[in-house]
Amino acid sequence: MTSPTLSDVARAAGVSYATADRVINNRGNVADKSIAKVREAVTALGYVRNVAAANLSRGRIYKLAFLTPRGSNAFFNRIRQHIGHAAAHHVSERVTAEVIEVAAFAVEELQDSISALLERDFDGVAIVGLQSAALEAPLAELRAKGVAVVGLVSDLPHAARAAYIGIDNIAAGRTAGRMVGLAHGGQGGQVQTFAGSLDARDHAERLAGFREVLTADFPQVAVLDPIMTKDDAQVLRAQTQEVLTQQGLTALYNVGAGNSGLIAALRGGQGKRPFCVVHELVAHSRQALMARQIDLVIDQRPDVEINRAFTVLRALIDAKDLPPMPDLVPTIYVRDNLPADALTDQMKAQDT
Amino acid sequence: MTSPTLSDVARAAGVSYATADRVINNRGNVADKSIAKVREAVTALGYVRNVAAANLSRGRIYKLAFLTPRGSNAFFNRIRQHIGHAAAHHVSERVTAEVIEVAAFAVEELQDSISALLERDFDGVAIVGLQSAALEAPLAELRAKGVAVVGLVSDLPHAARAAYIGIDNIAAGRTAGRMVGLAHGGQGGQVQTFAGSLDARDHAERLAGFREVLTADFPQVAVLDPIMTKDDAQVLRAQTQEVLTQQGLTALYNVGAGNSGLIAALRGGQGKRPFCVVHELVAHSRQALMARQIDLVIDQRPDVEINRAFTVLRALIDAKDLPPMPDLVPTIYVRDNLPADALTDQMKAQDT
DNA sequence: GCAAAAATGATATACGTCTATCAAAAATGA
DNA sequence: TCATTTTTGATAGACGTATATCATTTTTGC
Repeated sequence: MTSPTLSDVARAAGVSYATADRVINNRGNVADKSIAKVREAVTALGYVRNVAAANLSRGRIYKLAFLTPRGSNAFFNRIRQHIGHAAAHHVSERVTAEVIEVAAFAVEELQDSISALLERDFDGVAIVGLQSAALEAPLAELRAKGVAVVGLVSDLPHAARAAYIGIDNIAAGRTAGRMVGLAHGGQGGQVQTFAGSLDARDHAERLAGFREVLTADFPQVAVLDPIMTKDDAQVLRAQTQEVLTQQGLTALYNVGAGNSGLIAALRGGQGKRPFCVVHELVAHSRQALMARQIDLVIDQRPDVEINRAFTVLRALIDAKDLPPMPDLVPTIYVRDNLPADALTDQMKAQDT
Repeated sequence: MTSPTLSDVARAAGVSYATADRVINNRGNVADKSIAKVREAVTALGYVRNVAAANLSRGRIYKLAFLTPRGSNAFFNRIRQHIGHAAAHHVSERVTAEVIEVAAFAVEELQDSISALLERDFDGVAIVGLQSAALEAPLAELRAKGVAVVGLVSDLPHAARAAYIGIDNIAAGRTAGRMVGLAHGGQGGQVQTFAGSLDARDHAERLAGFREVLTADFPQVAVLDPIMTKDDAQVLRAQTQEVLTQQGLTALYNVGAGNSGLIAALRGGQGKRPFCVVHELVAHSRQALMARQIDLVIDQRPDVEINRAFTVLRALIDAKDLPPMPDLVPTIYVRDNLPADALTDQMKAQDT
């Protein structure tokens, strides 16, 4: 019942171990005939290389890097923390992960950080990216060196990365739109939207998806133009307070960050409040959900994404195919299906 | 930069390799003083056992078994298929998984199957279980033999398993209730519920959760007593058709299976239909969502659960702690956040 | 202080792969 | 045919751990 080794394959193929090895690790200088014989034996015996033994022999250590935005944003805190946790549990598989912080949304600094990666010999890099063409050159260099590159949470230029691990933001916006539409129960209404900046691609995409659904399927619900907040909680608070005085407002949707401000404003209000949808489950959005200050959180489950980043990077580095993993989709949280996530609970409610 | 080996630890502790080994693998016959010295050296050097080398040396193969209900139920088909996929991708880590099918909901046969496992030397077993005390004895025997046992999708008696990998069905019902409530947009209404059988613990729990939320938070929405369907699509179809003729019905909720019948009945109807919520995303519920025949699917993501079962079983077998994994929660699907899941698409819409 | 028991050290083999080396055999070219 | 190149075979050491054996040292109980 013990699985066949490369020696077994060699014997079955009628060649020496050395030749079988040459084929398996395509070292060249092998006759086509021998290659064929070995390949046949491999499939006949169902040989699978013992990765443990291989890595042991190679003394391989997977060096990974995660480039994430700096700053005290609750969402990115959550991300960095989870990377640390996950990394700690990967040491036993000889995987090391280093978190490198970069100023948020600063193309130039990100560019520099990517170039700096060239000096360190990482095997794989996950980058919370920006879709700026300026990143293409340094990323191409990195990949030319054989480094596996994936976009995480926020995508990179498509050609510059091997994979994107994150949700489809149009779908996220559509989902929010669907929920807001449903919550009107066939009645009319007005939704006030908020966004950090429409230069941020994900914000624009979410808003577009949101509009799409409401326009098409819930025409009786009007979508007001977004208020720009720079993801600043102060701004959100002030704007929300003002907006709440309006008549006929039935829903609020913030595609960006700064939710602590929005929540603070809602906490102040009395009477029936509009239906509220925000993004990303962090300590304060969770609390607000429990306290019935908001109704819905659309989350991208960054922890799942990070776990996946580890898996995908390893697969890319070893050039093997990916294990079956379900698609990443925007997750809808209400107060009844919240994860008992220790991490989220521990996090202090900092600015978002 | 290379990580310390056990020899390094031994040297640092001032003991022989053999003694260090005795401590690490607690083989006994070691003086407390030596144990302490080795432990110190371990933390001082940050020694982590190289699992690859260890497993290589042991020639360890993890033999896992999955006990799942037999039959052509779409949900369980999906489960079995995913187990196969996942297993194929685990061979390179020397993990084998065997699917053993058992008649659905038959305590006695399940009991026999568990006893039969005793003869085969599995390292770990995941069981789609039943909460019957009759299972306690055979499970206890199994665990006494050192086999790791987890409940999957549907729990086992608590004392009889090391972990339960599945969602909280009360939470699932609450989530459905919340969504139905929200969809009424403050207006009143009547929800017709359907269940396979209230003997099935998960059905009862979902229904209870559903009622809880509507009673507490949406008192203007009345919950009608469940129609029993035996999870039979034929029954569901007939009952749904009848129910649809009633005046004032604003929502339908099926906690169990047999959705293809419910969907068929809805397809026939015209005009405004009630708000419809069902469980488990399979080919036909997905199609119905896309075709706007239903509004919401609450899914437990069995594929995620299965991946987790592999991870948890391995951790249990090796007696190491679990990697950080986000909680399993009931997932809400609308037509806008569906996964592009090849598996689901491929599945033929069979009976559920 | 002596015998018995407990603890330790030294060491060898095995796991399956990678990598390298050197000699031998086969194929190729002129 | 002979020299050259290509292909093959044989083999050995290394990776870090598990496991076993046997001899030696230390501790324990009386």
